[in-house]
Amino acid sequence: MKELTIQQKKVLQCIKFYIKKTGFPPTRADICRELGFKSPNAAESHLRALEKKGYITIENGASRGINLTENSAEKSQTIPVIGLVAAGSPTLADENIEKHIPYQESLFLSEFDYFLRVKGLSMKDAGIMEDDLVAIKKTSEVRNGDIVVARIDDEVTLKYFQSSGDQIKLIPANNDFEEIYINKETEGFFIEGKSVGLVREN
Amino acid sequence: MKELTIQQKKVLQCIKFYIKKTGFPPTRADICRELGFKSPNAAESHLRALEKKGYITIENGASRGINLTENSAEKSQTIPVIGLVAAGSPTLADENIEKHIPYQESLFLSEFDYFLRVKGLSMKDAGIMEDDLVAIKKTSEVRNGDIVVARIDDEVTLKYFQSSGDQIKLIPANNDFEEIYINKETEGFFIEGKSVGLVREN
DNA sequence: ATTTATACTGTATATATATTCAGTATAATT
DNA sequence: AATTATACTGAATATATATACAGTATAAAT
Repeated sequence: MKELTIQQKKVLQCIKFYIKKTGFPPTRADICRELGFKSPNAAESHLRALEKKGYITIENGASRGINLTENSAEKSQTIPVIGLVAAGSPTLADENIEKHIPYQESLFLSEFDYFLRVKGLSMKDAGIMEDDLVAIKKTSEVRNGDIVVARIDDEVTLKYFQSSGDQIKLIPANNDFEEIYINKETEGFFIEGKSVGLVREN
Repeated sequence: MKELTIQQKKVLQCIKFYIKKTGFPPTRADICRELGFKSPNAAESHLRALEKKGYITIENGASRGINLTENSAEKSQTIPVIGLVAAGSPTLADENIEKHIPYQESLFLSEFDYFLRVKGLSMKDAGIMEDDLVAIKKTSEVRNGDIVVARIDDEVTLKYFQSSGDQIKLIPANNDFEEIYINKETEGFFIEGKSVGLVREN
């Protein structure tokens, strides 16, 4: 699979987003509107580059005749799987995405945004094991007892959330690990989201 | 959800098929070609009927502006969820089926037949908690270390499998529970299947 | 009895859309 | 040094497409 340029990636993302939003692919004009191009030929030439590199096919003459190929997929809704790496936040940036897996609407009771691949056993007693996929909903609205994805500077961690007054405790579900205390002086602390489900492949 | 007429069903199927095949929705002319209509207005009026009944939305003025609504989305295969009850085997008999949930082809690496709703904490240390759904593949071919669904008379249990010579051990993943020993004299023993995955809804 | 829904044919047309052509400019490759 | 790829603007146009309008006919609902 040939590498894409930054602009080509943007166009591909734009197509995926448009399909997700509307159910059908964008026109050249739609792409221009979304990405700020002033000429339809800007979109056209990017599309032809994406076609040449095998990320899409284009049915000539057909309106909106763009078809995402298997490897660029996302035809049916898919959910990204993101590795829980110590350095680097679990954003949806391409370089952090391990793979995509098909998403089933009603698999969990709550909507979610991505799967987090668990590393380590800090939540063992909560039944969350190494390599499990935890379904994460991106939100900062969390309650005591929720299992949250917290970021402290560049470190990302999965822990129980417990706040009382000004202090927040991040509690592991494993006696071998220490609790983490957060207060208003702590810098670079951020709640990425919370766990709403779990999938284990074995 | 309002009932569809036979023709409307055909048109809806046609749209789904077209999207699956090409990646984008059909035009009025495409529908006519597929279904043998001679006037684009035939397709148009069916589309408006489908819109009115809530199966699709139509973006006015846009080419191929058809979007399947959630409830018209392809009913994917469903998998039964079976309660792990002490008395009664986890067969696929209707009375044992708790509910059906949508099945995703590649959710797990291996095929499976049903989800078993876990009761109790006998497999706690394997990260299998109360109310988890364990994906079970029906088979009697199991290996040492597999997590199996075993039946002893009317009792069904989820345990690690360990065989050596004539003897089989069913080992819990929780010190509060006892190992179960099976030998050739044991009657009513049967391996229902083995765990190939896990889903937790919370 | 009248309206509304279904189920089309057939024609017409405004406009939505793909696509080509003519440029400009920079960076990478051969 | 010449070619190719990237990254666009801007204008032009053939045609793909949605959609309205005029009919015909049957069945269902009010």
